[in-house]
Amino acid sequence: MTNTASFRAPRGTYDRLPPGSRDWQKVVREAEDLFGRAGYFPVDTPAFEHTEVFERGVGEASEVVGKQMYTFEDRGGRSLTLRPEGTAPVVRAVIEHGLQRGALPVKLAYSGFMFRQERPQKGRFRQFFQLGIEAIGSASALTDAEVIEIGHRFLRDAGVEPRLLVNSIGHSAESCRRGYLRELQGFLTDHSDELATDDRERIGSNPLRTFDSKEAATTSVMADAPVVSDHLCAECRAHFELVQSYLTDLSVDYEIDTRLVRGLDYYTRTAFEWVAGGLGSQNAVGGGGRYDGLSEALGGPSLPGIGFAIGMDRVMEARSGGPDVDQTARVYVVALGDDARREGLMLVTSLRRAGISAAQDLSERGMKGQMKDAVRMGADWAVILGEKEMASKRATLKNLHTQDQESVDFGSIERAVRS
RNA sequence: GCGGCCGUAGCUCAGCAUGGUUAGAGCACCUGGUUGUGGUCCAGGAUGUCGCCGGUUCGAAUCCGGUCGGUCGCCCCA
Repeated sequence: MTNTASFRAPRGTYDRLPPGSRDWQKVVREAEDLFGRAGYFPVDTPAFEHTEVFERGVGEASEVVGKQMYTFEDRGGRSLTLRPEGTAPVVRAVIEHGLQRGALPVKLAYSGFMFRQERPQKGRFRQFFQLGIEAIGSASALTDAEVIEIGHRFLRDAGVEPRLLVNSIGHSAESCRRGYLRELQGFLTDHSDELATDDRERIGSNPLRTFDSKEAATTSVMADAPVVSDHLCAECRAHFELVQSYLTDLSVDYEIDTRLVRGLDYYTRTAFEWVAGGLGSQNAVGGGGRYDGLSEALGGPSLPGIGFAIGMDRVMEARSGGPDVDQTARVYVVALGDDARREGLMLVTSLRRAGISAAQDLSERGMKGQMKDAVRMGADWAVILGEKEMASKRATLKNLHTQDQESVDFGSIERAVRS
C-alpha cells in the first residue's frame, strides 16, 4: 500500500512476487540441473570484490568499468565494488584456491545478482540476475562448442527462441588482433571526420566498439571497414572453423556476425551472443566468449577459458507464453467450526508430512468462501469437515473435477487422495 | 548520464484542454440470496494522503515549478 509506506524499491531494482516468482524458481532449477548434468559444479563468489579485480579483469577501457560500477570504500579504506559481472570473480576464485591444479578444465556454474549503475529500462536493471558457466583450463574448440550448446539448450528449454550470433575476434598478437586493430585505427583515423563524435573518441581506446554504433554516420563508414575475421592468424582461423563445424555437428543453428564484438576487454577468439525478440532495444539475452588472457591479467597462471552469462530477467521477459498457473494445493480442507478447524490443522499437516500438498482456510470464512478458495488453489480434492463429519468421524471427500462425493473415515483420506 | 511520453483503488483505466458539492468504472476481493458445497447469475460491501514537495487560487486530481519513479529511444549490455 502506498498510503502508509512511502518507501519504494530503489531505482532499477525490483521485487519478485507471486505468481511469477514460482516460474522464475522453476527456470533456475532447470538450469542448475542442465549445468549439473554437463559436469559444471556450482560455485558462489561474494557479491562484491576488490575493485581491482574488475579494473584489471574486465578492463578499464570498458564501459562497465568506466562508468557503471557501484564502487565504495569500506571502513578500512578498501575500495570495493559490487560485482558487475561474474566471470572475473570466478576466475579470481579459481586462482586463489588453486583449482587449476586439479583436473582441467575446471567447470563451474554460478548464478546471482550483478550490479551496474545504468539508466534502467525494460529488461535492464541496476540489480539483475545472471546465470553462467565457465570452463577454465581448456583451449580446445570442443570446449567452445560444449559451452555454447549448453547455453543454447537452456534458452530453448526455457521457451526462448534465440538467434545465436558467433564471431572470432582473434588473440592479442601482432599477427592477429593487434595488427588488425592498428589497421582498423588507421581506417578510422582516415575517416574520423565522417564519424559521430562519440565514436571518434573511441578510436584510440576501444576501436572495436565502433562496429556496435547505431549512429547513422558511423554505420555507413563501418560498412567498408576492415573486419577482424579477415585478419585472424592461422591458429585462430582454424580454431574458429572447428567451433563452427562442431556446432553444425550438434545441430545448433548459428549465424556468423563479423561485426559482433563484446563489451568486456578480456575476450579472445570466440565471441557469441544470443538475441531474442520482445525485449525492445535490450535484445541480448545472453553472451559470452573465450578469455584466454584473463587469468594472467588477474595475476594467475596462463589459463585459457570460455563461458557465458545469461540474463534471467530478459529470459523471463522473452519466453513464450504467460506465467504457468500452478496448483497451490492438491487437497483443500473445508472446515466448519472450531473443532473441525482443529481437526483440519492436523489433517493438513499430516498430508504435508506425507508429501501431499494441502491447505486449509486460515481466514475463518464460510463454506462458500472456502470452496472458492479451494478452486482458486487448483485443488483436486476438497475434504469437508462439518458438524456431521465431526460427529461421525467420517469426512466428506469431494472430487472437484467430477463433483463426486464419498464418505471416508479420517484415517483413510491420505490413501483416497493418492489415486 | 542525455532526450520524448507517462504516474488516479490490488490490476486496467475514465475524469484533467473550459479548476468548484461526499473522485468514478470494469476486473479482482469480502458478505448475502443458497441455516453445509466452487467456477454462472443477482444484491450489497470494503479499498484511494489522485507518486511526492512546493507555488498560483476563495477553492487544485485538474494550472505552474521541482522532485521521485516507470516507459521508449540514445549510450552500453544480460
